[in-house]
Amino acid sequence: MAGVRASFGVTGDDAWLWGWDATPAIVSVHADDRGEAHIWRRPGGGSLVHETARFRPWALLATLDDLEASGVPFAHVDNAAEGPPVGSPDIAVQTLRGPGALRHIVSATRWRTLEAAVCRGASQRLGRRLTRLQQLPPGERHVLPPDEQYLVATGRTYFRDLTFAQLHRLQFDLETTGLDPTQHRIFLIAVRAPDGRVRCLEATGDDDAAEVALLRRFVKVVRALDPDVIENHNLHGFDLPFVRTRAKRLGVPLHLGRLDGVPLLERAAQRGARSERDTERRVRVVIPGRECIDTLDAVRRYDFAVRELPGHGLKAVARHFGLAGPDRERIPGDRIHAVWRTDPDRVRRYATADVVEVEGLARLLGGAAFALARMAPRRYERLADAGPATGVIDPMLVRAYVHAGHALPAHEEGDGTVHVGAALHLFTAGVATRVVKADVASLYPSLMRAFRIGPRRDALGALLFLVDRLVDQRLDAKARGRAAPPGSDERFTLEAVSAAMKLLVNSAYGYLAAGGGLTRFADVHAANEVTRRGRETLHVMCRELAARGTTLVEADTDGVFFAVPEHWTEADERRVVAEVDALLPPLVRLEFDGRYAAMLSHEPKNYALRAYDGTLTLRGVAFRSSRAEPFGEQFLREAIAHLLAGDVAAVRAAYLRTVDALHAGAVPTVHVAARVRLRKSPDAYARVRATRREFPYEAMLAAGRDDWEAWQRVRVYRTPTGGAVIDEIDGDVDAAHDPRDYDRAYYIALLRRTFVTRLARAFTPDDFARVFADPGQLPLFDSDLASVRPVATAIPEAWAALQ
DNA sequence: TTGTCGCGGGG
DNA sequence: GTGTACGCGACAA
Repeated sequence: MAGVRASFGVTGDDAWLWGWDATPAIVSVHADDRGEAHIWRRPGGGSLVHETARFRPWALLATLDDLEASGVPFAHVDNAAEGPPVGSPDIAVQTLRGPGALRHIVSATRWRTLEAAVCRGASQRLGRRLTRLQQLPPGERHVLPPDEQYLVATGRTYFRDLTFAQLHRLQFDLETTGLDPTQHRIFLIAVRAPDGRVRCLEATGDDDAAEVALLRRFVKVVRALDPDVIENHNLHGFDLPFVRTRAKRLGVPLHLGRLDGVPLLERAAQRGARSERDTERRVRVVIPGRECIDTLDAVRRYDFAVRELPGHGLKAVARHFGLAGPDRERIPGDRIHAVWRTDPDRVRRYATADVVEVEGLARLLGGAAFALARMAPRRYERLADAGPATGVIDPMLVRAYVHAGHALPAHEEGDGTVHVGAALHLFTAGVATRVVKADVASLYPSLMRAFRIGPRRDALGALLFLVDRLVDQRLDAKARGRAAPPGSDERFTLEAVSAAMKLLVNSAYGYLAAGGGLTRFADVHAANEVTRRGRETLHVMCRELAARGTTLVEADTDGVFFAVPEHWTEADERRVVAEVDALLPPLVRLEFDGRYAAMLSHEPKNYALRAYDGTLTLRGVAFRSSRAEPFGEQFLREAIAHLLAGDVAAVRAAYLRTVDALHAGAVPTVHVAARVRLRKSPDAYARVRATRREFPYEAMLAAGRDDWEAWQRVRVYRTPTGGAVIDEIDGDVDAAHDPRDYDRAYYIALLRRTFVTRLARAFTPDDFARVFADPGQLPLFDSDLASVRPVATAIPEAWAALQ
């Protein structure tokens, strides 16, 4: 199944990583059941080239019994991609080497031919009528979508020799009268052209005719600009399904793609919108010839690793990354249409900001998917929303096996062995000073490489091979990226490649551990061996660090926090890390990751760090949570800063100040309010109100508001008589609205109950009671606090386990 | 109370 | 035409 074999730079085993066909600058692929592939290329970033090619649709089968039983003739060949010799039957079979169950590549001129033949035989064998190959038992077939059949068979990938900047990318954003395309209309579409120009297409009225005209213009504009990529935030969850439904209802043909006469198509996608036909199915819209990229996917993929975004909405993310200008127009979602009627310019500015920010966001976070598309045999848009293990590594392994002429194992359920994860130890709770963090970068892939732990059924050793190559090539890409001029295309590309490779390397273990037969080569025993070695490594790190005079605080998976003696210098700290590093297996490198003046260790994975320059870092749900009332978070930050600076009197002062401020109503209203999302409509809540009252809705009603929309986000807070509400615009509130009518006693109690308690580990029970005694209680003098010192408490079980 | 499901986003 | 996780709230049992 070699297809066009390499006669160019990419040869040999690198084919497993990069494919083997050097065709440059593919920007989109569309293939169909009839064996026709359309390839759009943009060589050198210049003008677009549209090529068509024939390919033989193919599938992997475990048995030829069905084909034989069907009576349909077929020929054995050496290469199913090339097909049978002249005069032979249309159906060709290439039999693969090795122990895997899926050992026959069956191909034909058209998909229907091979599907019909196999299904005829299989229907007899299984005693039920089969019409689709997918109806065969899962272990007996592997069927790819046509685009992927084409890419695997040819060894082609997207974007060879092309930079991200050379892609023609268009962003569009709908403004609608509401969220439901069966009830609401589109009245404006902002379009940002690949050259950066933005225009707003607008409906000239609020009837069908005006919307029809708008949709027609939109189609015309997109076709004229002819972008390779279409981007927006929640493109697949909102804009594309919305525009499709509107077009259907209004009878407007939506020929947005590059193939004349081919309308929008669908593909199954776990995170797609519900299909209109079958609400069980989730689908995403496909525009043949263009790649539809949703920046929400990129944001989720980013935050999955980093966990620092306040939310995943466009406005919040754009602000977080500094993509939003200071005068960014903001309008609450449910007011956009009303504003449009009175101040259309405002809506134009708003929509324009949206597409401009989406462009920036796509560039900022889209590099990894772009680079993945150069490696894996899938469409760019699919790689942008795929999970790295099942969505990227698995297809690469399938391509490697097929290319090597090796049979693939079928998916296999585990044998019931449970997967055991990483180690997590809390050695010390409370306040520690002179703290060092040391960790092993990429612990699991390093262990896989060091001890050659790979899937048992991976006869070719392809996964370990890929990890080895990815680690090497990533180091190379990183180094070259650093050498490239800042801001250059080359640097962007190399950094993107490096990011993509890191993603893959770190997913290799997840690939092994994926349960329930998720990945083809999943192997719980191998995964357990990786985590066992990981726990062992962590144990060695802890034991050896402790043996060198440090005090362990917390150890988690691949990293350790430990405190060092008073007189140690940074050089001493680095020395012990290096000493322990020398005891670890080859390829497993313990690195010095940071040093801190003090640490509050609350619970596993919940701690605060004070750097030597005073910078405070809070980690874990105990210290940061989107739902927490801001006054409480502010108090915690302040109190912990003083605590870690060793100033207990200031901790008490912060407490007293907060209590006083609440008592006097000096805390701004918005600082006591919690963010909530109203999911129930007023009617829906009215129906359940008798049986169960929920505070946010009660607050709305108490405020005399019974007209909210489901999904609306508001801030709510307690008043002495019930609740009250503050409106939110893209995560912000109107600062001028500040009635200070909150229930002061309630919030003082809340301060104690949920925030002060998070400092309990820092003191002995007596001292804790002293530091946080009620202001109105016994008079308390500074001298009472002078003797109070933050404490650290050893957790005996954790230390005992070290032996 | 406990377990399961679905959400996160878009106007 | 498969398949991310994590924490949380809603709902059913």
